[in-house]
Amino acid sequence: MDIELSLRSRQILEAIVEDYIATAEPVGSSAVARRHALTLSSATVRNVMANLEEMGLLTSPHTSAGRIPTEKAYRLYVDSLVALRQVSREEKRQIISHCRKVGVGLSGILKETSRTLSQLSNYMGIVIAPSFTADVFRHIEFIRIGQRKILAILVSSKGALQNRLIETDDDYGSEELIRMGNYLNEKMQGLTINQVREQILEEMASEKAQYDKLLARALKISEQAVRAEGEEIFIEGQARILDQPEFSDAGRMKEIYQAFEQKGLLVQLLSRCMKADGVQIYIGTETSLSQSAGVSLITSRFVTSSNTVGMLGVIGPTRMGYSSVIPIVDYTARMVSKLLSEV
Amino acid sequence: MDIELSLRSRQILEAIVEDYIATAEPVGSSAVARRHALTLSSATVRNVMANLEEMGLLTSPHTSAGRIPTEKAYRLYVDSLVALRQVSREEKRQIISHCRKVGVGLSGILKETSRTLSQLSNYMGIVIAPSFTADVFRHIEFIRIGQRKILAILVSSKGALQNRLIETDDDYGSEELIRMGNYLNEKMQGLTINQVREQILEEMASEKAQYDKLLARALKISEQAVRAEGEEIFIEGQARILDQPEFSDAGRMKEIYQAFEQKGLLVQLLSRCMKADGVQIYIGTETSLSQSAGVSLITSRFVTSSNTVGMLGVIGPTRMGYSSVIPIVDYTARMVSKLLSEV
DNA sequence: GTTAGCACTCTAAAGTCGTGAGTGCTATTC
DNA sequence: GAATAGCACTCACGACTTTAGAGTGCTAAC
Repeated sequence: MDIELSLRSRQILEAIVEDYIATAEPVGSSAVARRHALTLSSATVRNVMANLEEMGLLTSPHTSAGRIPTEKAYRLYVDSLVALRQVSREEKRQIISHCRKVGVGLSGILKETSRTLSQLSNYMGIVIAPSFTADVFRHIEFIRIGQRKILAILVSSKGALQNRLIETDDDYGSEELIRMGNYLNEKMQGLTINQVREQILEEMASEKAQYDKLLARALKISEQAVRAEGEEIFIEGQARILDQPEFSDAGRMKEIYQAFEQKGLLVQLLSRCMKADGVQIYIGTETSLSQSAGVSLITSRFVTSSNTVGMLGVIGPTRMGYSSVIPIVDYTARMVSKLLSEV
Repeated sequence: MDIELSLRSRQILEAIVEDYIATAEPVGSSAVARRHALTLSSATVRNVMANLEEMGLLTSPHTSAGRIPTEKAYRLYVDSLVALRQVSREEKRQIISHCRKVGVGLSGILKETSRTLSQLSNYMGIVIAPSFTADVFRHIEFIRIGQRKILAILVSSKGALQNRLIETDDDYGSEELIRMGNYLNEKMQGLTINQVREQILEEMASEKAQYDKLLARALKISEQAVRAEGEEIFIEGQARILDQPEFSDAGRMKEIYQAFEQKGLLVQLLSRCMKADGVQIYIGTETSLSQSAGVSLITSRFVTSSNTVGMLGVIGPTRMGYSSVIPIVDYTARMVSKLLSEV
């Protein structure tokens, strides 16, 4: 690795990164020498900067401009970030008060959270609702609550509940529903809810279902009960990104927005984040969002009372205020977890 | 009114509007004379254009550029649009096939619709889910479906149904729930669902509820049952608007996005549209979205099987291809209505 | 190893200028 | 009197040049 950096080199790199984060402009040797109280002349700094460039940590847009940190530099910077700015009291207050503004149901809370993240960070806030379908299936129950209306209650092994109201084409009797439940409970033990659904779809296509009308009816309802709801994603503060000078031209912006419209991409990216605990940071191409867009992503998991896992975070330019955003994301995730487990 | 226009003036105005819609550039007198097969010299056209400018139908960005239609001109143009381009077979096919892609539930369909609108029009598609709370309350019923779980079924006078699952802090008995239902059904007759909610909130605050614990319990659940779900809005194709040359600079774009983020504004605007039947068109400041943003809105209502009303449409620049978008919106609204009433 | 000095490079901003599209006015034609 | 041809005038836009200044790399001195 490239941790082969002298103390001084690291300090200078840090100074450059921070300067660039603050100003969005290439930073020159004399600027570093001045700002950075270390009594060094610009010439010395220049030498060091030349080294750093050789190591792939800096680039210059052209000969007579200052230098810009590369992704590698951000990575190094973030990894060595020791002094994380604490979440200020005011910010804590805001996060908590926003959390309290319990919207309507889970979606409401999460949307509000997304907005809070955006407001505090000044970048985009993003929240993904806890997904249920990756959990292991434990139990399902169908309740007839009216003509052609069935309530399905699905329980995962982690104890998470999901209720779904199903409207059917024809009527199902209570006993039939109980039988259906028993059938599934017996047969699907140990599979994840996703797998259960696949299994059902398979059976629906099988020969047996063609002839056994009763079975076909049962499968039809069951499939609806375990069907995945589209992952809910809440992105707020999209306008804020326009404040960033690097996105002020239409071409780049368009790229970003388009990337977001295919939410599939995001989901894929973010499901990665769900696996690990704590705050996760993806810089530039590490996000695999769009090679050129130059966005970074800071995320963390949160959990609900039923142990399902969701994801929240902030999307901003690579040149993002990591030191302040990281603790915000961290704290918010904790608060949301707490809030959701209380309920 | 300004319908005091000679045939020729109107033809020229129309030519200018269409040219400008096509090219986004100021159109000059000679361009009109050429394009517009009418055998007129540019000089004559110039005279007419000078008149139109005086009447507030055209402006010139500067002395030696062509002229641009004002909002007033668009209005006139749209109002006098006789020859609406028909929806092509291909477009019909797309609309229908998208409709068939029934997503998960109502939200799924509407989201898909929004996307379709965006794709066909090349502007932004927008759909607002049918709102329920403006309907007149007819009947409510609470069903106990488990410990601390109650299903509320709400029926409006138009026959629309809304089911809501309520999780409570403590347990409610079946008889208590029936009594609660009867109480509300008797007392709230004739009010809209919105009013019912207000009424309940009022009673909750009243002295009586302070002392009558049973009543307080009842009101608490009832309130949840009739609470409005945040209006669901689906906006798709936000990236597309970046294709429009007039929005290529960051400032204007930001305005637009910000306007959309306060969905409240949109809802307000769009609830106006719901009142009237057929396609509605709002041009520029008529949208009251943001004075300067220069966006237009073409909308139409759709209805569900239960007679609740939703809204769909297209948002684009004032310089929008009205003649092709209007029929698309119209046709889509019809199709969605049809689809939703079949189900 | 550090620093001062200096020549060199290259961009961004400011100025210059010609071009051409488009206008408004007037004299002329039908 | 409406339509047109002609013409002088205006003004943004693009191409080009110039200038200023920020920043670099190198070398020689400390």
